[in-house]
Amino acid sequence: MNQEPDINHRIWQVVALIPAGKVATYGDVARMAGLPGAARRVGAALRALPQNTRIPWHRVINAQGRISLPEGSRSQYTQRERLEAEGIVFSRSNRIDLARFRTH
DNA sequence: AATGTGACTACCC
DNA sequence: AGGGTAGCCACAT
Repeated sequence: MNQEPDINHRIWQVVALIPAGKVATYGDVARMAGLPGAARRVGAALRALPQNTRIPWHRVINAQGRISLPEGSRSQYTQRERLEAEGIVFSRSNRIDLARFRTH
């Protein structure tokens, strides 16, 4: 087989499949993209997205149900706002109940 | 080829 | 529950 086209594109394509009001973990996305174990690579792919992208990058969170962006950063605030706008609830400790909101 | 890096994870206290 | 740590993968230098 040839080399994979562009891994970023494959990852973005998977992220685009996450429905509004649901979330997926980095590990979930990696597995769905055919890259099991490459959760960190998913973060790199999202980081490479342009600001004006339509890809719903905000629906990707870590395995602890938390936002992985730096605390207090603008992007972290944006991600939380978008998730809450879709009906996702954050616990008192800033965590999302994966059993309830994770795509399955 | 070797080393460093990170929007990550699973484990183990 | 929360913090530390060793793997992890693909890339960049």
